[in-house]
Amino acid sequence: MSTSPSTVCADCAVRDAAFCGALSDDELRQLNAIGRRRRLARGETIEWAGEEAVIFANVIDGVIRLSSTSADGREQIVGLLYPADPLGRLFAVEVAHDATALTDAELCLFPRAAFERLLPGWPQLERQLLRRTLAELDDTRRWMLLLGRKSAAAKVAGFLLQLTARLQPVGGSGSGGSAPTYTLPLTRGQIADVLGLTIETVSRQMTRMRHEGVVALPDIRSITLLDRARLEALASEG
Amino acid sequence: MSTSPSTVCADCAVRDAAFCGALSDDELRQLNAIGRRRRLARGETIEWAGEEAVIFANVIDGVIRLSSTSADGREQIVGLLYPADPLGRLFAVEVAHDATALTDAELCLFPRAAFERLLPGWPQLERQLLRRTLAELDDTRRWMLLLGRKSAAAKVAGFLLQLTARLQPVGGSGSGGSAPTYTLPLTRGQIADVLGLTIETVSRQMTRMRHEGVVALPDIRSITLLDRARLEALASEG
DNA sequence: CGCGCTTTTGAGTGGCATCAACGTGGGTGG
DNA sequence: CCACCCACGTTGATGCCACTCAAAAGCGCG
Repeated sequence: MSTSPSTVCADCAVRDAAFCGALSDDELRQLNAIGRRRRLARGETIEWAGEEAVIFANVIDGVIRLSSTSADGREQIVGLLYPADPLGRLFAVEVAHDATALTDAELCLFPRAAFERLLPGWPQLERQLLRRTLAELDDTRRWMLLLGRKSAAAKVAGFLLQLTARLQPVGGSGSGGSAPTYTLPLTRGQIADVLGLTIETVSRQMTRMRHEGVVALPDIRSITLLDRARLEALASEG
Repeated sequence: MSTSPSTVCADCAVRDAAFCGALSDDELRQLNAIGRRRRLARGETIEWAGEEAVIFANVIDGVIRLSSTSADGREQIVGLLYPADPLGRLFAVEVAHDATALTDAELCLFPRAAFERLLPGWPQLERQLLRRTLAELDDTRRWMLLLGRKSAAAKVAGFLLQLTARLQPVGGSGSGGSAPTYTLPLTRGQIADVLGLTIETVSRQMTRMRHEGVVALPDIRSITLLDRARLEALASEG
């Protein structure tokens, strides 16, 4: 509350990776004047597809799901946002996808209009936004490669690899030499929505990988990668 | 050759839609000093995944395919570029995907390094690039929705709708009141690569749609949309 | 005309969806 | 504390759809 803006940003976990990383202290102060932190509870939705686009934000902590609901009511996930990813669509009048927190999350939130008014004077900021957007485009295309894979095993294995690449392993850095453990932010059903499979198929593939010693499932929302090489082999075949 | 740069741009078919649309005549002259037109024959590849990223370009005419070749040699298409779309990855050292012309094509080509050196002074240009990149991200996510669909019929129908939305109908504007005809830039096999299906399945779905009167296939590389409503229904079910 | 490439069509098989039943853990109210 | 519910996950049986293999037809080309 009474902390100065620059202090807030100095404490920010994604300070260097996010689009605001290139700004000076003075610029950060101006940006903070229009922004604020916001916590989201797991399951909370911050944007609905079709409504007016009023916000722009930085993900600081947690995982956000971007999804589309088709005419027949089925839900399809089109992207996941991790810490340091931008959330919201600049220059668009309408929100393209629902945005829902999969875990408890924290955002650095700006009114879109105010943010866009600020933009013209700050080429540094625009540059960083461009970089982040290009990176997100790459991510999205990598994800498309997953969906094109034919076997369910390859899809699930590939998904686990991509997810764990952006998640922090739990249990600290000391023990995790060769078998990192992650907390899955998605349920089996949500993984199924991502991959265009059914819950049952995802469940079967994961138990199969467990039986084969590729992964361990210490509890229902955790996964340990025991044999990354075999997982990569599974992901690239079929 | 002897035409002035601004004349070249004045003739450009994508002048208003592309990222260079916002530039002044003087700026265009500078941009043209480092750029040039380049024609591609159908099938020609201009960038290979993994090599150093040396170019940045604007698609002026034709359709460009972005694809990835997986370890086992199978090819997967991750995007199509149409006139006014940017080609090439700024700020990256390495090309992410193969880029191949599906039709005879024309590009407005820049050396990436020179283009990036120009960028800092031109916030207008950066702004436009950001807009185009955001639009491309939206396109890519829309495409992901296709791949998530479960039935082959829905995938093929959805693909045809997206493709024809960005293609110009052949045969002029006069006759095309209700049944526009398009030249397909992709073979059945390439459509199969896009959708994660097989050639046979794509072929079967298209003949089925022909029998049902949804489309006509006047020749092997053309398609006429006879009943767009039924096509949309096919695309959204399953 | 013969050759190669793409498309079409056919028959058989396997993988994933579907339907169904059961197990499990967390939350709620008695 | 226990009974109950509900969301989630697992496991099994069955059927359909898309892949696979195979062959033939259409088309461009030397």
